Amino acid sequence: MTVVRTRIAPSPTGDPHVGTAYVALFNYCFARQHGGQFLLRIEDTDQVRSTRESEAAILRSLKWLGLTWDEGPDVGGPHGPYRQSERSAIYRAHADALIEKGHAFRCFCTPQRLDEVRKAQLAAQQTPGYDGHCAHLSATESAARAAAGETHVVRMKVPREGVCQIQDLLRGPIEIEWAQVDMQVLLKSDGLPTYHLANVVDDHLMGITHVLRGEEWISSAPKHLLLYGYFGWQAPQLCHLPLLRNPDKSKLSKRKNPTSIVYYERMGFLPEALLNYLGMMAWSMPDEREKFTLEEMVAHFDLSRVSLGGPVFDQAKLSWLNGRWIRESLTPQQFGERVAQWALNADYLGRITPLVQGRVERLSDLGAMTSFFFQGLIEPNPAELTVKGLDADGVRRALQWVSWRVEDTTPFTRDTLEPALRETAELLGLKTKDFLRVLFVTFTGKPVSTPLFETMELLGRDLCRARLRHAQTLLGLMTSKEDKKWKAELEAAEKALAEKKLAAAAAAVAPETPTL
RNA sequence: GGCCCGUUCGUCUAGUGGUCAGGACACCGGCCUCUCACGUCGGUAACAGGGGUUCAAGUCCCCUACGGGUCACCA
Repeated sequence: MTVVRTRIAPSPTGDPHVGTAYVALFNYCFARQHGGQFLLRIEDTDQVRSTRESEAAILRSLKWLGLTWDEGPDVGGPHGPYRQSERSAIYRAHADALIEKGHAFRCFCTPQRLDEVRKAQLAAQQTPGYDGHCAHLSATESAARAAAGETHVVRMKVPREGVCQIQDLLRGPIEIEWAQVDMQVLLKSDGLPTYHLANVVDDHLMGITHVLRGEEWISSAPKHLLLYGYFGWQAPQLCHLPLLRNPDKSKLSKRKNPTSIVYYERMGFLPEALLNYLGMMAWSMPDEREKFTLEEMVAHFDLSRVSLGGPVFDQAKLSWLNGRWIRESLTPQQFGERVAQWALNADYLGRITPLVQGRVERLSDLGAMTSFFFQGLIEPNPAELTVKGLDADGVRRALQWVSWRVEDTTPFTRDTLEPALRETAELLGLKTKDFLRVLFVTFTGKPVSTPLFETMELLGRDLCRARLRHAQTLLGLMTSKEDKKWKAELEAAEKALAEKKLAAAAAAVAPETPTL
């Protein structure tokens, strides 16, 4: 019997997500329990969205949780490189092999044509999908056009009839008609593979035997199985785990729930408690005990104990569990050490004290003046969440504009935040001072405190996001109608501001022109 | 909308044909106690609905409803 090998394959396109940790945990436990290996691979084939910062943050967060891998971009291994952006040649060769065998073809269609086709299909109430336009180009024409440098993608061929049967470790057989499967792009016009190609090639080359992944992948499983078949490889066992959910049951998302592992770290959750909580999402110990370590989970892990209903990620129960870990598993000394590690450390304190030195009269003023640096969510007085010159809805809209800025401002530093938020004030047609006041209240709970931009940087994006969202909740969360409306209004304001600046620049130049 | 997956207390779950449907979080009440928290005792609360199969269905099958996912040159 071959050794079990599993993997987690995060895409470095954002904050470290608890869902990634959840899937990683199950893959880790499954591999360990069978005496196998668990590896980490970075799926950074999306050149536009992938960043090294995100990759580093994801590795850091998974390690913080106590998850380790036998092979990965940081530790190496015999099947590297473990970063897909460094494996382009491999995918290209495999795509070529598929073209040669007639399982894939070059597609020279323009995005515009694809768009038109899709619209027509939608109008005719058909399932949108590639119409096969380039599938029957002759090999010589295809090769010639590619050689001439014409931009193209590579698509896989898909049977038009019959059904694909997927054997899911948890769900048994799942049948999907081939007619439902699109002729997926395998190689993008930038020469990099899509997930579907890269994932299959790498899982095979890296000897992955079992793929435990989110339920969201079920519908694309036929493509993957088909590719394994085209290559003549044995496919790994597939197992689709239920998705973590928001309280409203939708797929866990940043918009509705904190999803970043860093948020939980900054909120003061213990890594062992968070990991423990993720372990009780869709899974339970045979004896139903709720508190358990990673080692205990590995020892008792059993895929058949995974339940299929999507579990709601419940902050309240996580907090309760975290409390248990704090009071049951830490000595007083260890507790002190954890607190120090968390925020009472020289680094954090050393960045805070300079902000208050000029504002204190006695050292004892420190506590009250900096309390919000050591809190999770704060309770601002709703009566203070106002802006001079704006009505209630105006404030709500302003906070939402800020929320978009908080997401878009990268890196999240004093120097990037200041211009971004000053501009937001300008877009709102407000005096910076009047506008910023509500942000002081939002982030620190008080209308006056340490300098806003430095404070935001120190709190970090995750805590700022949470406090902002909390303030928005107090005032009434944005409706989806408002979402669209406010977004459009923001774009209009940005456009107007850009034009105004352009005009001002032109006016500044104009006087130079001779008036003879 | 097409296709696919799912459905036990509000939430996380136990349950694999015979249980008074159990536990936990949250909530409510009692006790403990210098306050609070912890702890402890107790309470409210669920098999989505309808058909089958069976001596017997939360457990098996079908239909309906509801929820979710997916339909990209993103993963």
